Amino acid sequence: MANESAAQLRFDRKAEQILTGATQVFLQRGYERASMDKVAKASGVSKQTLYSHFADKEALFVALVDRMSRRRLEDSFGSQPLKGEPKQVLSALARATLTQLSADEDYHDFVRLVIAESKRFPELVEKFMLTVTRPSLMKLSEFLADSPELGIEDPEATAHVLLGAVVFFMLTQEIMPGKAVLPMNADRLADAMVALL
Amino acid sequence: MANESAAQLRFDRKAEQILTGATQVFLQRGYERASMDKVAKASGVSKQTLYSHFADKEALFVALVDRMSRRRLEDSFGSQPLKGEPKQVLSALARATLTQLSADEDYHDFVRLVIAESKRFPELVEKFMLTVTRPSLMKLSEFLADSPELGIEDPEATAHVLLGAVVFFMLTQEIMPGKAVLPMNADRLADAMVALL
DNA sequence: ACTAAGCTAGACTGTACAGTTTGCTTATGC
DNA sequence: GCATAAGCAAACTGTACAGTCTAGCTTAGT
Repeated sequence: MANESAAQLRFDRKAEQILTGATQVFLQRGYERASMDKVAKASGVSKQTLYSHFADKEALFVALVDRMSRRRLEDSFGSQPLKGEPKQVLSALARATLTQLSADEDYHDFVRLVIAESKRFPELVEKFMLTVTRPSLMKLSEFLADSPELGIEDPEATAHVLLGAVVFFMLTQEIMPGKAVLPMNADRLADAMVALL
Repeated sequence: MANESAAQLRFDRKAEQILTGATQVFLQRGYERASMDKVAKASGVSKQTLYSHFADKEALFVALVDRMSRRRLEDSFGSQPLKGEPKQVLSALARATLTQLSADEDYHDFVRLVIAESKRFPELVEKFMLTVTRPSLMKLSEFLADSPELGIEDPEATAHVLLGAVVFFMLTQEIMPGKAVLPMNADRLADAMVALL
């Protein structure tokens, strides 16, 4: 038992090492242009080992997106519940989220990749949405529902509007990226969002 | 001169024919998986002709995105200026836009493609944003600015919020597509948007 | 020390593809 | 009707890549 779990540990570490290297390559180059040779090199592992841990390129990709989604969940929104004066809280949340998302280049690449391959790997989109998008939406929606002084009739739809604004910002400014062409400022956006409430 | 322009016309029609076929293939399969053989077949044209009209795959792709963006501009928002009771107008506009965008599968594929290749072809993103996104944003922003009864302090940022909500809806429901996982209804979204104003 | 499992580098196979070339067939303009 | 340009199908070249295979090395448990 003890040796089995030690071996398992070594195995898992290798898998982790591969995923780390693979993530670099896939985020940088996209699915089609990421070659298994490059992945092997980037993770410091032989091709043989690569294939002994992941059946093929697709399986590696699926595992990779899975891992990234779970990581993202941990980061997003922090885990402490929201409380305080609603507009204050939402303003702070908007600002924090916008700043954090804007800075995280890996995340831009990741979202771009998930969108790009969404048609070929619909099950990945599902995982991503359930793991990353849904919790944010739920948390926001619950907070809006619990803040009757905002007088919001449909908290769920309103959460879509607010999160939509944030995602659109990230999409146009960083992911696509059109900063140069359609500049917008995170603080102005946050103010406009809060002003609407 | 007359013969020159006749020849030019034939040439342009061929180019158009190629672009039509190429669009099908690229939208369906994405850039990397679209092969020039498939494009030739889909447009009913020999490979030779293909290459006599477009220097290489990249040039074809650029021309294709250019064409699609210009087309999209014509459709988007109609061209008549917005007028009437602001909330009424915005509600109708939101509904119309959401319905129209939701139905247009080619457009979803197109947006997915532009996002997917945005890192490799940043100049395309610029063209897309200037041709498609910017006019919508401007029109909306101007209307908000001209509707003082809404009491909007920063019309431009607010336009980002509203368009963001629409784009996020299209992204999550159709482009990615997470309808199954995060269902939202266009009318509810439109109501929530208008309720915020 | 010995052995078994996992590892390594690198060669190899088959396929897909961008772009080119060849040799032949149409249209068009005069 | 004839010359010119455009078009066609199909074969070809070179490259990149997924996935496999070989032969030798490292290391952990005994």
